[in-house]
Amino acid sequence: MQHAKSLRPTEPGSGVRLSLNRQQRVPVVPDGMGHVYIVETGVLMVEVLLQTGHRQILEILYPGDVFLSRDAPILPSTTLIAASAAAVQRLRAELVDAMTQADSEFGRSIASALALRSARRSLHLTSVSVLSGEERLADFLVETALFLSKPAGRGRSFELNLTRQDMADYLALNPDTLSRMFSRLKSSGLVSVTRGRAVVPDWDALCRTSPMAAPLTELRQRLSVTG
Amino acid sequence: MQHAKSLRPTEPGSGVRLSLNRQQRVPVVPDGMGHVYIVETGVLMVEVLLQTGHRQILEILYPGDVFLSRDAPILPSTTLIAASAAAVQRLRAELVDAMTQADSEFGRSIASALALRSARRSLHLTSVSVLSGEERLADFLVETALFLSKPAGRGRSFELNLTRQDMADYLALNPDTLSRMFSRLKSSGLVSVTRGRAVVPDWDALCRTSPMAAPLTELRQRLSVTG
DNA sequence: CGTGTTGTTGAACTGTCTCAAGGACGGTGG
DNA sequence: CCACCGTCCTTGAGACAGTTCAACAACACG
Repeated sequence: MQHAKSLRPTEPGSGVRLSLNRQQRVPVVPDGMGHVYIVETGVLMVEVLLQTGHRQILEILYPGDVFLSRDAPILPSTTLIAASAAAVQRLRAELVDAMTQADSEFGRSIASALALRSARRSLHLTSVSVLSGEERLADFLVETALFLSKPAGRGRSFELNLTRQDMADYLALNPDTLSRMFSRLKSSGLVSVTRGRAVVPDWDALCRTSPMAAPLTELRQRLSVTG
Repeated sequence: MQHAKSLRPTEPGSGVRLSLNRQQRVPVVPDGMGHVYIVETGVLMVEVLLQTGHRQILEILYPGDVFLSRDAPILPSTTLIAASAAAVQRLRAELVDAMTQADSEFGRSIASALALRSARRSLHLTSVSVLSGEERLADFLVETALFLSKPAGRGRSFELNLTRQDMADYLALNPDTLSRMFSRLKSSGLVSVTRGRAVVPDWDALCRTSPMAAPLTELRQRLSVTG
């Protein structure tokens, strides 16, 4: 992806490139000024665990996304999990500052990526807070499709990298309920899922059931333009 | 508050100081690189409205908090609302960049405030997603108390600036349910509320009912130390 | 001291969760 | 290639938390 490429540091050896297998976990530990993670390929989840045993997927990161370990909640359990095979650049925050001094364009693209991610987090909170389960699922499908696929005629098709449990923990539902909603969505013909790949025959129809479709689309477009 | 003071720009006239009355609204409109809002006194809410008519309070801002208009969701309806009388410094983002160049300490305190706010947002999402209504309310009370009061003996007392509707829209509950939960909390003796002022006689007891109490406390301490 | 707004409470309803059983799939070893 | 296993997914029936609606109480303001 073009956007990810423009964020790649020019000097080799200035950071670490992490190649992650599916389900591989990277603990996010506070460490001085912290680290900057830049997603190059693949899909990551940001997980927190509560003392109560509850698990929450805070957000999903796509290629081009930038994650700061400093932003992580204080909970000691914040972890990045690769939902698919993924490549991530990890840089020390001081280094990113220095690179920004040298190349203001670089700093601007980092800031832009962070702003868009922040906006996406707000949309997700809103989706989870005020919408019904089915609407949240539709929002999730729209989000995933926007970041992982291109329009193909009237429809779209894309990988569903998350397990039911992951999606449930992201959407604040339980896996059983989520499964039921998937079944309803399938029987209504809006999506079909085979071997982890989702096919949406009529994109506009899906968007009509997703209250966040419009802002998510707008946001996705800004990412491509800005990056 | 000490932290807010250190964020105040040195040159006068370099930004606008907004003095807001209770319930006064400030639309957040995208505008070039955007604006930086620094809360000096009072409590603000960040509101979004959906086409569906739903309303969501995304987060609550306290003195010392920094808000970037760029981070706002793309929804055209993002608004800052003063929950109490408030004073807010508004600066153009370019200006903040320039000030950061001149005074790296200033930039660091902005970045620190943003990181802590981001962590708070994650905690709020988690609270709303996985916890019961009563736990969310306890979390909200702990958050408010931490930011608006100091320990007084074994307890704390602080202003509840938000209306029931505001709290409900923040906690993803409806006002009726929230009122019931307040009643239960009152009859259990954990809090008492008179004329918008909450009194918590036993702070530790409240914290025991709030799953987020520990991370919120940790976060609050970092704000005072860093600022 | 009305009048409008905001908060409280009850009773019925509904969406989501829980628990438990069964089914589909993917890998492994015979 | 098939039988086996574990894991993930699906589905039903019952329970429960939270919502809805409506009536009433408390409060703030002129």
